[in-house]
Amino acid sequence: MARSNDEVAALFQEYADLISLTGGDAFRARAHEKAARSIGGYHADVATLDVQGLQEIPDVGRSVAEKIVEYLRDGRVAAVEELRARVPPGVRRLTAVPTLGPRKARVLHEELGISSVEELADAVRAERLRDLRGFGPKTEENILHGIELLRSAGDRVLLDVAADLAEDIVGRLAEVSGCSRCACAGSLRRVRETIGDIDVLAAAEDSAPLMRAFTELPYVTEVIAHGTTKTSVRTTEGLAVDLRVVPPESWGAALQYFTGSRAHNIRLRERAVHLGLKLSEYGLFDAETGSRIASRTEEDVYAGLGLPWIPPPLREDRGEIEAGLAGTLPRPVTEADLRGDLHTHTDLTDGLAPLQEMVAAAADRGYAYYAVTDHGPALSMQRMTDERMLDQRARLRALDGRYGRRRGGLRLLHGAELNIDPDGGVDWPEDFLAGFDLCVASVHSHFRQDRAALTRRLVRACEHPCVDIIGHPTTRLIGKRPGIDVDLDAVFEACARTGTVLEINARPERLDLRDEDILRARRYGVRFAVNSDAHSTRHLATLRFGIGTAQRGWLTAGDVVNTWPLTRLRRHLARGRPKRRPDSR
DNA sequence: GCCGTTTTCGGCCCGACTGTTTTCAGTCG
Repeated sequence: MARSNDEVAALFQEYADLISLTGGDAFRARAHEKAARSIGGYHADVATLDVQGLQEIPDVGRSVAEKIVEYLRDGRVAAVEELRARVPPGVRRLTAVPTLGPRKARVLHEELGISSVEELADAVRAERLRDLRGFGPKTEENILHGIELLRSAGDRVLLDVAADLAEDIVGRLAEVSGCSRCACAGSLRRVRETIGDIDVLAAAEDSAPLMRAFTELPYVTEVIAHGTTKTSVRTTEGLAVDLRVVPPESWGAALQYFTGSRAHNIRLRERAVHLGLKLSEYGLFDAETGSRIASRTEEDVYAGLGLPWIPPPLREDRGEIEAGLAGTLPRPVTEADLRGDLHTHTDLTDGLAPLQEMVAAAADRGYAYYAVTDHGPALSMQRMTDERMLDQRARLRALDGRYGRRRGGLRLLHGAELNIDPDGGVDWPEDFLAGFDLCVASVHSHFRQDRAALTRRLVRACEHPCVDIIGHPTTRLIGKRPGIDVDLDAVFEACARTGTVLEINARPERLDLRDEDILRARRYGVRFAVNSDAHSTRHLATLRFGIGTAQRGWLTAGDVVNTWPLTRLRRHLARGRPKRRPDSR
């Protein structure tokens, strides 16, 4: 379940929103927002800190520290409750509609009494927004479009939210007496990018103790269905969770069945029928005699169908069964294959942790190498200068090889995340860029250029001799912003031609490239990098979601450059680059 | 509400874009 830090961060983010929505001081709102972000990214658990220790967290002063203590002690904060009483929860939800911020939401609530997304949609259609100052026909259009985007995300949650909850549930249920196995199945096990409901599977002779423990979980708010083989609940976050309990001898068949996907299972059952067998969640049986052929492990079930075990992220009926039969199933890249992270930030730009903390955390993860890639000066929200970047490089060189248990220590690469401007140009002239070990280049604005312009823009970036990796290539934000309208095939072709690597950005709200695009890109012979884009030490671990996405794209370790040894990686980065000038560090 | 080689008050990232205005407010990154 969420750490105290995440809970507290969510609380202050809500408080900040409520301050804005009630017309409070904008700087006060911003201060709480900064505190929330800082707390969320802080390495130590706030529950272990006192008021003084809490104030060590950047952007946390006396007032916030005391509120944290109040929250951890009472489970509530009076100041937050006071504002909650004034703003219906639906009003806060309005700001989730893209292009609708706190000021407009406040006007809608105060002038028209709108307090939910549904009421907003009705009001727009009834043309009730027309008379409001600052609301024109284009605003109406944007709001309707935003609502549509919001709805297309549905009630699904991002992977990290679902994974945290599911792992907590599995951990607790595994402790229940009589439970022999427990694991999550469903789309979470297949690492789909969003999760609609969580499927948990357990094996036990007697299901009653598990079902009881499940309904008594602290964050369960509603029991939707309660039986001996299946129980469904809803959690405080509105997520539906199903628990199914099967006899231990059916474990493998049940895990296979409940992992899906539906399309994959249909294909398997068809194959079973073809072989004179019958496949269900209880096992693989002889269709005539009904005798059990396999059910204890997934491997047994697949073997009974003449197939190798298929990794869950591949189970989408996208050719995995044919590949399994032909013996050409790829061995997907795993987290253990990764030797480093090639896109990360520090507090030099918009990261939360100083260089040394990020490096130490990377070393703890056992990496062989690690790249620091803060933003260049083109992003106006940053304050980057040549001097600050070179100073960071000197500090990074001093830390090179000094961390980690590996021989030679953790090797550090100095990089930058460049901004791809509307014409496809990037920050800094070539001679300055040549001083970096690697450059990530990404689109951060002007998302609405037409397809031709966007395609030219990305292809030009690929062709730049110093651009090694295209960061979050489509810039989509799941449920918030669609990807840019770009001819990806042209980009893939350019990447393959120039050796430019495509990023699989592992942040749960991005997962960019996404699996379908990866499947296409790999046909062009493109290489990939699975990167965390970490802005705090805690983000480093999100790499697992990027790996899941890479697996869904059928990538092997060889396709992913940050599984390569450093010498091979360096050789690849050096291709086509201008020679460094002798004076560049 | 936080912070400090502008330090206990007076700033707070800031520029681009969009849409609604006719000089600016809101949103976003």
